[in-house]
Amino acid sequence: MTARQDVQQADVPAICKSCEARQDGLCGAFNARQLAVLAKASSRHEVPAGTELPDDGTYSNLLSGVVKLTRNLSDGRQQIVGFHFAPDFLGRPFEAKKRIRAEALTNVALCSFPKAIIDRMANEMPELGRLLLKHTLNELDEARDWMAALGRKTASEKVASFLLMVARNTDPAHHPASPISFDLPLTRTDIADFLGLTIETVSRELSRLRSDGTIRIVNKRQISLASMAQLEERCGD
Amino acid sequence: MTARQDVQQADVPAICKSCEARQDGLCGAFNARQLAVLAKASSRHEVPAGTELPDDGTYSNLLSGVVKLTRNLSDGRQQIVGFHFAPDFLGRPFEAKKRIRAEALTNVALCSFPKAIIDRMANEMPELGRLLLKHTLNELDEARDWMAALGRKTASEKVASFLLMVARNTDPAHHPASPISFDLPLTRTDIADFLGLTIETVSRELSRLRSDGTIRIVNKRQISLASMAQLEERCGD
DNA sequence: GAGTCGCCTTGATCGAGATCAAGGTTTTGC
DNA sequence: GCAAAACCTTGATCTCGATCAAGGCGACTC
Repeated sequence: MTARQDVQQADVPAICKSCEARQDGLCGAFNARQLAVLAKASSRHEVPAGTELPDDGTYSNLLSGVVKLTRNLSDGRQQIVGFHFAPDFLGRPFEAKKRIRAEALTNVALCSFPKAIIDRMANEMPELGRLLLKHTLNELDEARDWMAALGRKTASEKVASFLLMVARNTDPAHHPASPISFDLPLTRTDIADFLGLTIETVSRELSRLRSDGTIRIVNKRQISLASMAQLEERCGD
Repeated sequence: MTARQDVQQADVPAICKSCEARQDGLCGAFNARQLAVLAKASSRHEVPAGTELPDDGTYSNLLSGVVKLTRNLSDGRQQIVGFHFAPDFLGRPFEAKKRIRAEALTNVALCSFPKAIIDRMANEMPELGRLLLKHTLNELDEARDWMAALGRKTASEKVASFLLMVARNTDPAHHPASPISFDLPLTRTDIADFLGLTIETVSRELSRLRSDGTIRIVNKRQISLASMAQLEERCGD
């Protein structure tokens, strides 16, 4: 990986070192000239956990950390409607009708680009538009999966599905039959707000999965699984 | 409107008469030459209620009728994850990971185009790509609104929100304070599968809204409202 | 190291919505 | 027009997950 980073640095101008090294987010779609333009306009940010990410019209590659998207009802009830894990691409090309807040769940590193530059490039570069569309369609698929979970799964199926989602995002290439452990980047309140449950129910279902032997709870935030396949059986789909 | 239709027919070659007259779906984005190409490749279909719309790689303008999108869990539990009302644009540019079925709820009229033609045009026409992206982002916003409803609203808020959604799609320009009546294009089972409830609960909540005086139930499928504003108060958001 | 605060767990009880059950109404087919 | 089927409503009861309540466990502060 260090070798690859060196090659990248020799081949193309820097956007920001982390972006470039990992070809994060959209960066893989650009040629050397475009990367040079982006490099000048980009800026790197470190954002501490708990910060709201303002919708200031910029686009960003999420280099590390986890971001939650929330929708609130008028009386304060909250629903988490999505997560972004590194190396997702953040930002919205057009205005949203309803307000969705984005907040850093963990410390987050971003590489940001002004909207105008990306939009201009998208106009002269159909490949970029297709990539944005593909990203958005994936988000739509995920949202619909969670609609099915919210509407039709039991509490324990919801919790199992959630753990599986985090595990998959932690290590997308992980073999389903082998053990894995990972940190939950969320409080019980966040998990509840995502699954449409209360914190007590989340806690009880986690305890039940532990006494089942399906999961081990190391440290409140750290979970380890004998296998993802075992959880998949409890997901209902 | 008839006047406008005449102008359109004089200006540009026909895609199919209905598309053209209403500038449905994506047709408003094309110039005369492109419309001519599309016209040759397009075909009009009438699909009876209850038919599954196969994901055959074509794109379609939905000229009339309502389409539901469903996700099923392994044991048959069903969640409706979205609707398409005329004049939506149907079709998916890339492969979906999980299977979502599309089914006509009412009789449906479609104007279909081969995928290859649209994809080629999207490559040489950034405007079209942006339009597709915009459509997809709207779908994403809607999906997230329903996530919030599924996760955090009570049964009566869900039913009120649903009625409001149908009312708005029936007549998008309707004044919120004036009376409106519309047909529900769904059975109670479909409503329940959309709201994550049982048919009995849907039926009871509709009865309650009727005895409240918020709605009138004319004919099981036909609802009339004194005002949309009254329902909005019961939506929770 | 005592006290406070934030977060989590567990138990007891409650209630919204599910399930079970019966009957009514509309549609369909002959 | 009648019978059957599909769909809808309403009532009785049950259950899953919410709510209420108490206490545990770390992480800070002083």
